[in-house]
Amino acid sequence: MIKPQKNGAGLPTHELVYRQLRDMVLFGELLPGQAVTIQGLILHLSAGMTPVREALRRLIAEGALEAQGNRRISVPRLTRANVDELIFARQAIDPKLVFMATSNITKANMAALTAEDEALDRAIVAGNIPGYLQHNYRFHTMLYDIADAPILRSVALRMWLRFGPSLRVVCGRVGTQNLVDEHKEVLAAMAEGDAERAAAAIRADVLQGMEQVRRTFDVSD
Amino acid sequence: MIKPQKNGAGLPTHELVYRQLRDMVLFGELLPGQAVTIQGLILHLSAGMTPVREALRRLIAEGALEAQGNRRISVPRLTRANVDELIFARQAIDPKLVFMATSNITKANMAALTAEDEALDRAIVAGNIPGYLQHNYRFHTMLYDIADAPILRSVALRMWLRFGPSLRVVCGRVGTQNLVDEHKEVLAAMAEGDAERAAAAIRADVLQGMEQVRRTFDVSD
DNA sequence: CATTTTATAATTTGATCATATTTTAGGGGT
DNA sequence: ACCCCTAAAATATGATCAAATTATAAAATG
Repeated sequence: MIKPQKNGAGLPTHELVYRQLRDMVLFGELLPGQAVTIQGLILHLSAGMTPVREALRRLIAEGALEAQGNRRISVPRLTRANVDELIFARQAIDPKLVFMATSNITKANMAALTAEDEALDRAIVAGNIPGYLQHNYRFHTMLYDIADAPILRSVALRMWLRFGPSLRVVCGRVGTQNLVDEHKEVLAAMAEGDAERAAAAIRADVLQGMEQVRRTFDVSD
Repeated sequence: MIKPQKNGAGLPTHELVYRQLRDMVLFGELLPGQAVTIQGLILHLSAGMTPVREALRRLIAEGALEAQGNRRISVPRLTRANVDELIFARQAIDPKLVFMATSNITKANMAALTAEDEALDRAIVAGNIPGYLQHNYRFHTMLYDIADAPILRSVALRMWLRFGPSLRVVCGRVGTQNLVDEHKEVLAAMAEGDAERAAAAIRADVLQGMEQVRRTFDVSD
């Protein structure tokens, strides 16, 4: 007699495991270099073997985790060169997505974006690092969704999975007070329908955030 | 007594299954819209269920396959908007990779690139479509490898997985005779160490190839 | 004699398979 | 058209085999 599956939500187990692990990578519960074992996840998430394996293959393909070759899996450690690649890719993709999003903006999603940015501000003054990470992520991914460009969106999301753990480290060092964002300028430009200006503003925001990551590398290494 | 696995090569089964399926997507054995079933692959590749599932999750994460939601998996059908996204992404990424590759060029890999391009030419005059697809892919991926930028490389490879099946369709319609490439110009510029010119040449090549894909869409849809 | 190196055993972890359960699609029947 | 029923395909589990790391002991070197 084998126990049936039937998890709480209507989603398959491999999807649930994927989302939990992805959030752990994005919001800093897993640090760069940390090992991830299949057995550990089976115990910790009380899931079966196959769904855990599927979720891991997916996360490895997305760059959130790394197969070390000897059957071991870990959270990737970014090199200085990797950070440069991420800066280039985000500078190329993010402005395009915001440019496209400006054409599709509605009252409803403009209100949602504003609300998210205000929650972000509150997290900053409160020194709430997980809150900062989550609201910042949500703000950017909402822009990606509005752009309605699934391929470019998937590229941008992959980049977030790559620098997520390092961003957590950066915030831990510099604190939320020293983090600035150009989101107000992005929202103002989008409200006017000025796609060019919105794209330029998000480029500045991306560059500012990524340079912070790069700076942290220069001191540590 | 259960039979052990021990596949021929030293690679795990899920990796072998992944590579076979990836090549089927890239070189046109699977057409856009075609359904892919787990059971079918188990029979066709004589592999177990878990490795097949892992390979599929990976290919879905890479955009080579698509989960339709109702537990079905198929080869994605590109929309006109998707093609525009791919054109933008490749124009942004490929020239950067070639620019970087120019700094790392050696006699050995320059010779390998030239040999690959000559094999490509032979496939064109012979009207050998699978040969054209494979050598063209190899030429570009060699450039990615030389650039030594793993993140940008992974983004570029993902784009190939997206338009692979459609490229196969395009070649079937226009024939290899009408395909042009700017590879000679790329190689000449790289040999001189002129990274700027090499990047411009690859941009022209990418644009030319992608426009062909776009054009085919305009007649069919 | 202490320390490092090497070889071997034990334990942990990963990879694969066979089977049970659940869900979806498709085919009569009303 | 709608609804039940059947068949097939997908999902999830536990068991089993293989491989790798760690721990342990032996040997060699200084």
